Amino acid sequence: MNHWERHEQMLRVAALKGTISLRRAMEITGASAATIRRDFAEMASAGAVERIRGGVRGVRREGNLPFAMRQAQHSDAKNAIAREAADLLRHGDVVFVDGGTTTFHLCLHLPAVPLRIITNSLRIAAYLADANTADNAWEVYLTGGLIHAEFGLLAGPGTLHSLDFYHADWAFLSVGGIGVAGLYNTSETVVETERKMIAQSDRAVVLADHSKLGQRAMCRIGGLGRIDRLITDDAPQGRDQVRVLQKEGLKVVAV
Amino acid sequence: MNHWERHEQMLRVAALKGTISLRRAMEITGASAATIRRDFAEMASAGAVERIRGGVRGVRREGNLPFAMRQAQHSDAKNAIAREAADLLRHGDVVFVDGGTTTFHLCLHLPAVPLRIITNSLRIAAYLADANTADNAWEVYLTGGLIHAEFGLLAGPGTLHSLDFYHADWAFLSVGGIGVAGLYNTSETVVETERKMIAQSDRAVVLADHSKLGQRAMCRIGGLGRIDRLITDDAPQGRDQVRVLQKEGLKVVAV
DNA sequence: ATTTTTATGATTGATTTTGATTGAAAAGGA
DNA sequence: TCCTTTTCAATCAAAATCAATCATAAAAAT
Repeated sequence: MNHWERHEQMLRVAALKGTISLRRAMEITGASAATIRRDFAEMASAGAVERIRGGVRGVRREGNLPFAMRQAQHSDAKNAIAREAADLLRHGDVVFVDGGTTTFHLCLHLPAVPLRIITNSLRIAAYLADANTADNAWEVYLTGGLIHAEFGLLAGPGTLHSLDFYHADWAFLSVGGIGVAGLYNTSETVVETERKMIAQSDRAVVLADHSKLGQRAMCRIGGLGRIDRLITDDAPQGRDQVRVLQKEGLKVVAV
Repeated sequence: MNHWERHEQMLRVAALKGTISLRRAMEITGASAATIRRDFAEMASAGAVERIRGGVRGVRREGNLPFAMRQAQHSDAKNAIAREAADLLRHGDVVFVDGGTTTFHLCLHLPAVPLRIITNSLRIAAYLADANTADNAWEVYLTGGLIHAEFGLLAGPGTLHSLDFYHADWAFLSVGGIGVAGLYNTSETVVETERKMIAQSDRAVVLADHSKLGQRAMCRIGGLGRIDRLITDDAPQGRDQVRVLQKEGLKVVAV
């Protein structure tokens, strides 16, 4: 693990927990105490954290949390995408919603018709269960599995087993990258979840803003064959990739 | 556990229960009395708590508590029961925790040893995932299923299917009633979940304060045969029932 | 291929924090 | 009231943490 990977990891924990201790940083990065101390000093002088004895404290700043931050980025595009996706839904549909920022936006735009929503995202579940008070239009289901608190979602074998129990009309996925080679995401366990959602649904819809087009990530979810459509935003930087994907036979909606 | 982690833990308990004793703080943090006293002095001079003999009193400030914790405040009986239950747990144990207020208290007293906790309670999951600060001692698993937002828990066929995937050393249950006729609870779906937890664990432990003794509710969970022990509080009103249950062969711990 | 630069890990001594011990003060019971 | 028990604050030795330094390994430049 190198310099910036360590910083990223440590800042992630610091943002989540408020602080990170030297010992904990050594555990998660595998680096020596001396190195961690230098990292702490760097991050502190960059103003990202505040040095305290035994570790560092995350600087409390608005939009500092990773999730909130990413949610703010491209949020106009994400909202447009989410609205377009929500338009697909009809009375009584059963929907898988993958954990992610774009899919979270989808939940903000869900139509007020009876829906069954199955998600592995704790944030989405919490939001929907809360937003759902009045007319009980939505039934919200959570998959089981191990809680990954830093990402706010469930993943792993328990999650896959849980998904086996369900079949949906739609699967809405947010991915790390999409191109002619297929769909990609960053985490092994998350990729497995998404694969299962695709397999267990009639139609899979990928939600991805233009920054994801043509990108790859560590893990491949699968090819484009089982994907019903891609919903993305209509940005100049993405148009080439959109054409390529359309030529490949994928239905692309650019909003 | 270092300086700020101790403070965080202690303030959490102080906010929840109103006070925290020196002894209890020593148990939670593993630090010596001298250190805890210094911590108390610091927190007091920072205005976070008020010093009282034998411990500190939390400064009452509304709205600084998560919803899940507010409901669980101030119940000596439940806390004593929870502490007794927590004492059963050993390094590496796998534990089912049923959703309920008494079982929520159990989670406040979990020992700082590696545990795997499987719960159908969203509140417990949220609390544990958040409280799991320093050493990642606990892996928290959630069952799947339909969200019952008003109770903050998951239930139904999806939950049962999810539970099929797991087997635990312990199941901790909070029930609506317990008597010679067996265990009772109010909701059909919850009862099914509890039945499954009993079936899928080596030992089932019932947590119930004296008000539940001899009571019944709409749904019967099952007989006492599969129950390893009952932990209850030692109130005069409950002693008759305790004797009856003991005569029936049930191990009863009254604290 | 060799040198230079950079990043890392180990070592050192100074500093801070912690844990045990002590005697004094406070609380509780006979 | 007196005595016992518990709690408290102060003190000191031990342990943990820190910043600085040095040596080594990897990466980059020559």
